[in-house]
Amino acid sequence: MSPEKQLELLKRGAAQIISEADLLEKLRQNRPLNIKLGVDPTAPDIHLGFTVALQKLRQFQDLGHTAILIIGDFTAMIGDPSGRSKTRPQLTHDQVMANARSFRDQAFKILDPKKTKTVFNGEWFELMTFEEVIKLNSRVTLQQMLQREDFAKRIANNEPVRLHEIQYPIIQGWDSVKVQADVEIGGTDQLFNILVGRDLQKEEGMPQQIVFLMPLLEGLDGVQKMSKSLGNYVGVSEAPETMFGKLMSISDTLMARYYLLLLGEEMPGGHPMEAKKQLAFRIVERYHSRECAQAALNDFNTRFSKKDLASADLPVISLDGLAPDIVSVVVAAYAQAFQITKSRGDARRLVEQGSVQWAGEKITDPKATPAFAKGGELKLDKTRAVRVAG
RNA sequence: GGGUAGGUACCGAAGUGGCCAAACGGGGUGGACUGUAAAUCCACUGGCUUACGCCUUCAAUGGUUCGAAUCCAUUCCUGCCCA
Repeated sequence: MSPEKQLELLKRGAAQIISEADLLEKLRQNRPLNIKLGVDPTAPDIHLGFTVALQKLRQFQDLGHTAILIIGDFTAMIGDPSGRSKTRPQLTHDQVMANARSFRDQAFKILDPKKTKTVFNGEWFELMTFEEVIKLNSRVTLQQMLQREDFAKRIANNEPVRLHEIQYPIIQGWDSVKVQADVEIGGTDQLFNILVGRDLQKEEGMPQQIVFLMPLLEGLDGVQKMSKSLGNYVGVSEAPETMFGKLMSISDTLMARYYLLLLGEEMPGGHPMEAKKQLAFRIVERYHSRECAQAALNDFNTRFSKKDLASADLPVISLDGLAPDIVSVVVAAYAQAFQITKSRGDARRLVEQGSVQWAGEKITDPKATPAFAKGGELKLDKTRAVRVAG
């Protein structure tokens, strides 16, 4: 494919490219470019937000370029305590490696393994001497670092910024030098870090990498960016029904964003709910299978559109050894079926407020001891219901 | 090192001896209405309890007091100013 055509394709969905002219120049060299994407294996799950960048990387692969997936095992072990006083738990090397493995498996749902080089940045950072670290630091000024928005903001808010945090851009930048990146992909929040990579490459007398920024995907709340810690994410390895359900709960405005960023197309007209089912279907299909997507859609229709719990496929709980009152059963249901710890107070509240239904009937008396017939359905809250073993 | 301001529940933030499990706002959850949408309205939001109430909490420890988030001492942590 001609360089111009490639650029045309790659530009689609990108938030910012620095610069297009330079990228075109590289594409014209007619060789596989090194496309870098850094990941931080602090959590083992990939969510849809990260797939935006991964999909772009895949596109580069399809055009014949080489994906370089950098696993930040070194940085993950240091632990980044950004975000006020909360110190992130420092991970052991074993945890990081386990996360990295699971990360790679998930990433390969999108990437082409044959055209992907995975590298760990511990490979070079663990070998650096303190002298080399100091030298590396001497190339960047404090003022440059402080220009970064989140540092500036934290300083303005009188929040601490620790010295090692301002090394992150340098660390990430040095990765670019080590892997000889031609292009680095990242979210728009990565602009600064990627630019540092350019600076360091220039100092090393290397060609500078292209900054390739993808928009940040908002999480399920529609406001903040999708992240694990905010709990507003959809993981690519979540169960089909969960994934489908989460996607169905998003707002219409957010749906338009998801169409654009995840499917790369405009939201179709017609009833918004149909469009949303389409979206949920296609995403489940992408990460599971067509059959799973169909099953999730059917399940959704049964449970929510037709409100027919009786024929829905629900997790099964056992009542053995439980007190017969509704509160105890609800607590046990959350624990057994969803691994959620509910206090008895919470469970009682759900009952009193009319959320809990047994066999289609609301039960609002916390002392109630309905006869739990085997095979019956117990609705817990908006999205969760269970079936009694039998 | 010196000075100074602080550390309250998921977050922000009031409270400065009893009326404090702790105002208010955000967030979250449930209900009504819906399309598991948005908007709106209502309720709930430390644990145990049907309830009376009991228990654990306001950085930590120790103390004063009939009684402490509030007063005192020590310690830990953070910001700001000076060096």
